[in-house]
Amino acid sequence: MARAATTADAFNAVAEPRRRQILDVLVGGERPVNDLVRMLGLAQPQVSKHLRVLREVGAVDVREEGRQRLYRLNGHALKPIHDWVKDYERSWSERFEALDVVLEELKEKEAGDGSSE
Amino acid sequence: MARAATTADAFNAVAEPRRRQILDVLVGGERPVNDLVRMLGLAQPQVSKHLRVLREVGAVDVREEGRQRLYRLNGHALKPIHDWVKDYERSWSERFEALDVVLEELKEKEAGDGSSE
DNA sequence: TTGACATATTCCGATATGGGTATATGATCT
DNA sequence: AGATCATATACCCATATCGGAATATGTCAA
Repeated sequence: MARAATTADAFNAVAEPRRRQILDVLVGGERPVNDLVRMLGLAQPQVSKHLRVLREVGAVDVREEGRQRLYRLNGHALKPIHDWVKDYERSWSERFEALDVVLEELKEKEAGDGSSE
Repeated sequence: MARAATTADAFNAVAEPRRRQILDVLVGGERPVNDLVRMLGLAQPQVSKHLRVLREVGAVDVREEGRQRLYRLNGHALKPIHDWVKDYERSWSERFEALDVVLEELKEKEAGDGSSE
């Protein structure tokens, strides 16, 4: 087996920086492919290919309008990433560290004034 | 050029489900390699290889103790992922959608009772 | 119909992957 | 020293990648 396909899930799709850039642009609203080509400074075929990957994992939707295809963000596809990573926030957030300290103190207190001591 | 190395950054490292599983176990505390082997049902060499990737992106630290190596989570390496994805939360969270509605109403109100109207 | 424009697809080549298997390194025990 | 345990590394292979270049598809305009 090789590395999982980029289209396997949102995690793989979004591992590519250019695809994150594309999404970052689309947060600002619907865009035709050529806008993305100009804004990202990439060749048109590569943009189309990246968009295909994002489409396959459901991170973007398309709408045809004349000869253009308007791509639009579908952030819902990114929820699994957020759900996974948010549990690690306590590892770096001072707010959570402070909370941990409080919880620790509470636990010690409870153990200290317990019954048979 | 090919796909970016898995060790290129946390996004790539974490795109592999087994590596996320490893981190999920390490949230519970320091563990020797063999624990992970048993808990994940993977062959020992693959676990060592995944751990190497996680080490290279800084997501875990090691400590030697006798013949064992104790691996420990370093969630800080995952912060960039959280920082990136959290801005998309508004795309799916009802809480944020409600907030957007309120903000929109405020904006309209402001435009409505403005000065020269 | 011919041509210009917007986008997608195909083919190429170099590269890194992840699992499997075998082996190397290093610590502990007898 | 030799055996055993814990872990890391090396090697093989099938596969999917990303960018580049060329080309196909489809729409609109003259």
